[in-house]
Amino acid sequence: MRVSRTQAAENRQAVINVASRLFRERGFDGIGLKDLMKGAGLTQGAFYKQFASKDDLAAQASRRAMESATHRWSAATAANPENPLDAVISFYLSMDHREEKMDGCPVVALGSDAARQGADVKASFEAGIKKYLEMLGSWVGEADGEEAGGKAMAILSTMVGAVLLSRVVNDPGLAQAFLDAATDQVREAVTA
Amino acid sequence: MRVSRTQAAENRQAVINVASRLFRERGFDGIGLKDLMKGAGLTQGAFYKQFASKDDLAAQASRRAMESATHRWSAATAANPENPLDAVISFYLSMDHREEKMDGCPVVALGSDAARQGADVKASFEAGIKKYLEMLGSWVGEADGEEAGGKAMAILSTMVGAVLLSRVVNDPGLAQAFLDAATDQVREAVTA
DNA sequence: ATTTTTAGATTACGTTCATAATCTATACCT
DNA sequence: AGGTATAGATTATGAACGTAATCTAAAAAT
Repeated sequence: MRVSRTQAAENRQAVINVASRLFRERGFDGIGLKDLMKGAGLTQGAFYKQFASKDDLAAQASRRAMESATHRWSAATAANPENPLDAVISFYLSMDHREEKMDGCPVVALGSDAARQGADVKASFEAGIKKYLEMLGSWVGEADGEEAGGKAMAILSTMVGAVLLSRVVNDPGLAQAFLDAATDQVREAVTA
Repeated sequence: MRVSRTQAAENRQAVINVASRLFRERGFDGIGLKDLMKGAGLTQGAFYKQFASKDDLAAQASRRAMESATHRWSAATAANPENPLDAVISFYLSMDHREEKMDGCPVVALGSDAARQGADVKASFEAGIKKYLEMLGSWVGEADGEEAGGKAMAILSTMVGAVLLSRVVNDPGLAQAFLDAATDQVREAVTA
């Protein structure tokens, strides 16, 4: 049955939100359209009225996931404006974040998958990554421009790599050690 | 038709080798057993005579992939024993490595996927990662034990994260910038 | 008020998936 | 030499996949 324009728009957003979480939890290939739509309270038949293809949804869900991630960074820094970098790394480089695949950083949860996707998915990631870099760059050192940009990229690389590695190993102690080592390294890099 | 014991063993190794490359290129869920076996010159019917399940192969292929990666690190350092760390980062943090998904570092190519896999796959990765850390630890600073361990973990995190980020973005210039920034950061970290 | 449009449900398509039973030829064992 | 075990090919299974046509009821346009 038909549904109002605004209801349809809400449903569309619900699908994107659900997909942004389920893709992170199971991978782009790890969940089908049927379960994706069911997660939003709809059937798979409604899918192609809203999206051109699964790849199309993947690109939109990736964008949404990155937006929610950068929003989380903003929220953390708003709660501790004195030291925004510390606010971010204290949750990003934590065991909680390691466990929290569905709501955690999309680059960690889907980076390897995204590298195999098309340009649209990568563009979604790229936009979010640039936002990460903007924020990091504004907190790092006094130098603007290229220097701050490089430092920000190095710090982001360390953070992403540490959480990824912490998730790939079984040993929780080793996982914690990766997060701790990255925390130290980031703190040193910012004062250098 | 039956085949000699040694031939069967060779076939088994061929399947693992092919899988270690195709999984990296397409992801664990991105390639089916039929194509996997065809890559080794066999049919899918032969699969369950050699492996218990796809997960079983994933664990063995992951181990093989990590072995081939650590072997590559060894080869690079053997070619430049004066500065083994430089030898490694000059290929690891390169655009060539960014492009070379099938033969590149399994942590980058499959890390997000591996985080969703069972304990066996993770154990394969963990073993390879420990080998990485051993090598890095032996090259880093003079301090042994905990300090070198932490430095090695931070460096590995930066390297893995940088290549992952370089693959996720479309812009080759940004990709290169991530690799360059990580190179600088690693060089600084090792002298600190 | 009538007509037209359309979001979502139902159903269907053809393919691919992981897993498995059966068959066959030959390597291995006695 | 004769019998048995088995690697791989062939074929089958039932489910899940992405995509799409059809149907239906209600929203939007006239």
